[in-house]
Amino acid sequence: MGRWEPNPRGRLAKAAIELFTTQGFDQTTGAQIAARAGMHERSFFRLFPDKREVFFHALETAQREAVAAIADAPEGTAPIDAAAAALEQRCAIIQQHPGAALIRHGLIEANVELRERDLSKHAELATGMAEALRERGTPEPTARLAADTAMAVFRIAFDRWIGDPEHQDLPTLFRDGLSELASILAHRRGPSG
Amino acid sequence: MGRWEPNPRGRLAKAAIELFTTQGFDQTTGAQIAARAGMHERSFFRLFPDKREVFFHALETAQREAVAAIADAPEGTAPIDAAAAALEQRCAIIQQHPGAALIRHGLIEANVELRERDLSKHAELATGMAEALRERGTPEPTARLAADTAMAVFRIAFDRWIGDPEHQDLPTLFRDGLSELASILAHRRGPSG
DNA sequence: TAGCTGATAGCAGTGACTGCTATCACGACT
DNA sequence: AGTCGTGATAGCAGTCACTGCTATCAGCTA
Repeated sequence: MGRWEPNPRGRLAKAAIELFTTQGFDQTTGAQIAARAGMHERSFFRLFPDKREVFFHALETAQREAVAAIADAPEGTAPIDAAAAALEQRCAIIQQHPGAALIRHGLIEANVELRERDLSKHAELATGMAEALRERGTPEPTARLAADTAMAVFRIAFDRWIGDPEHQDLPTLFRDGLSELASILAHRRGPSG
Repeated sequence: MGRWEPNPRGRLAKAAIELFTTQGFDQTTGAQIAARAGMHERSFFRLFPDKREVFFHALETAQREAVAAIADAPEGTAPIDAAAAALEQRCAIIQQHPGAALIRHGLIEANVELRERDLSKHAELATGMAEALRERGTPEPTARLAADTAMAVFRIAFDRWIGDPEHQDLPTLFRDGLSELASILAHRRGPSG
């Protein structure tokens, strides 16, 4: 039963999120997820390397979009602007589903393993963005500095936004964060001291 | 045997690093680490929450030192300068033992679990630094922006340094990274576009 | 000597994850 | 229609990280 039905990874991800949301991450076993999607535990672990990964299934396309946004940025765009534009676009998408973001965030906050994997995913995204910048001709360490910084500002903006998603604008928080950071760095003691 | 001997966590950490270095992280079991330190597997998992954590035992003091450095910074120091000084001090300490840094880095690179925990530890350090800045009166989001940015620049500087530790100066790489980032942000399109 | 306290040993269990093998669905070929 | 190759799935058995529980021990105190 359930054999050869389409989109097995998507079905598993859907089943997993449902179970995580209702029972919690720890209380959900790989076998339960597989059973809910109509397949065997062994198949689950073949399609996803581990139980954490299925939680971040939707991020796969997001990562591709961000990298594509950088690759498609107009020629001559400054690295930091290309990276910022990619994440600002992501801000807008996230803001369209505040409820989903809240559930996701709640699960991540409640579980250390998910929090670690979340960090890892963001690091991966930053690495991908840096790579995309490098392919546009941005040299190191500029590429990584721009990508990692944009990512850090994004994380901070998101954490503030998720505290009150209905009354704040995520893209604005992100832009303001970048401006604030520019000001912070402009007023440092400087390389001479 | 081995019961009541002093510094059980330190002994376990020493045994663990030795085994990780010779056999690899995956090939080393909790029972092996405990046995080498002269105790029972159960005691190992009471003293360390998991197998990854023992690898980062030495970082505990480093974290305290960085936070203390921020707290002890001269009054009136800009947040980014306080954070940068704390990490620059850490750069100098790391550079004193390039061999140890190389071994550590090799193990982290070779193992996904360790890489994730490493990210987590750095995030923890950034959080601690932001907290220390806040206690000095730095408001949000400035505190987190300064701490996370300094941390990101530190990571990039470290990754470059570890590629050739004998012919590069880590504190210099870190300072140059900060300058470069300031320049990158100064030349962005700006908040108006 | 007896009793208290905190740390350790030891057992038994859960669940994530893996290697191996048998089996199945589907298309290609005859 | 029958056969065969291919890739995906089921199912079993095993390892190991990690946990709860209980018995036991070292050292201190009365």
